[in-house]
Amino acid sequence: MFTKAERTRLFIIEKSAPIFNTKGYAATSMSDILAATGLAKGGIYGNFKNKDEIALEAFDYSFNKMREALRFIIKQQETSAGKLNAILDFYQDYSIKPLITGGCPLLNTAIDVDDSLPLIKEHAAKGLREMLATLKQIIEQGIKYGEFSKKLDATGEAELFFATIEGGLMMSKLNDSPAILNRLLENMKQQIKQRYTK
Amino acid sequence: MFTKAERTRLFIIEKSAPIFNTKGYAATSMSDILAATGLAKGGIYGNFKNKDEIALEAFDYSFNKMREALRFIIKQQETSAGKLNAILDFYQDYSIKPLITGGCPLLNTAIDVDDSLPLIKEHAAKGLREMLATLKQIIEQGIKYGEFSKKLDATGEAELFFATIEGGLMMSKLNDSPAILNRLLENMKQQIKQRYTK
DNA sequence: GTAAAATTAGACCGAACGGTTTATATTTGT
DNA sequence: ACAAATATAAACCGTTCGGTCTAATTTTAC
Repeated sequence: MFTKAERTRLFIIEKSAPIFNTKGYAATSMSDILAATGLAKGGIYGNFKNKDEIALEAFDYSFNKMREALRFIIKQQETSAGKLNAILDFYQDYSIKPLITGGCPLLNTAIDVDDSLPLIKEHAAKGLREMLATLKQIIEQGIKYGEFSKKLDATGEAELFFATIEGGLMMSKLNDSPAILNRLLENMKQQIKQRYTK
Repeated sequence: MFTKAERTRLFIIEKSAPIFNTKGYAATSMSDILAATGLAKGGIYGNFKNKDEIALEAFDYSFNKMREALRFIIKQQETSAGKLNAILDFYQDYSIKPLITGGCPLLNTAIDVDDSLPLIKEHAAKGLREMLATLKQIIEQGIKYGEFSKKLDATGEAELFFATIEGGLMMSKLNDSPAILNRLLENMKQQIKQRYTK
């Protein structure tokens, strides 16, 4: 069972995460968080020591939600190609239908935080490493079991895979249209079918 | 000849652009700009009506600098493959040696501005369209003159090309290492050599 | 039921925010 | 040389910022 304080903490994070993910750290004010939660200042500051702590936990919350969603769809597939395609499907229309309002927390945080928020940046960097490691492992499995070519560079392909998604997200968001992202996802699928296997 | 006011405007933009590109719109304060320029408030507000106007012109300045740098290196090359490779070379180590301090203004602005700064967003969106159009045209030329395969989808490849660069920039910046970006650039070069021609 | 925990409401703090004004001084261009 | 343009210095404006505090109230957990 959760204590009241724990429940309130989670509630605050749930309400804050989409705001930070949309507006960024500097543009998100405590009064935004008060309004979104409907709590009084005491209710917030009784559970968090400051804005930084909320922002950090909000990132962790958002990233964790992404991680779990991806983990779920990955384990549904048996083959490596199946897993990669499922990930690409996950990002279909993501720029207009994101899991967390505001888009990809990793991309947003990477650009939002400069070196003035080193802790949040480190959490995001760790998230990126984890993401790339997961993709790499899927590709290595594919190579190991003869699904993909032995010549394939797992590290490089994982990086290309994720760069394409994140770059596509940025472009589609800026362009207010999921078309670019969706074309890129389709392009990647073709490459998995053709380039990965030969 | 430039009037004094015009020179001062340019001076203010030159000093402000790297700050906006590093910290983002909300985190950049007028006092940051005062400090960077060494001017008094009157010197700033006599030349710009508000912070928004400076931010907008700072983006235009930064993007224009990128545009001209790329235009220069593109026209140095005769072949389409040469042009694309030259662009990739331009981004080598870009995460640690950017043309404008803070990284790619297009990427930074796309993520920094939500819908609360529609004018800046529109300028960035226009910049993106221009960038993609340039890449598309290079690829189409390559197809036209038999350098690249007729099966190549110029629009899709232009998008993939730029998504890779921008995604790579984000990852390298977050990871405090140009390695990921540089590997992606090398990967793209290989793809141009192999996939574009067959 | 009751003591402890949590939350409210709002006053309050100093600092920083973007921006204006004014009177003075300096540059500029001719 | 001189008038116009430009910039300084600093006071000032109202607002918002993140954050603290207190006294009263509500909710929780046993």
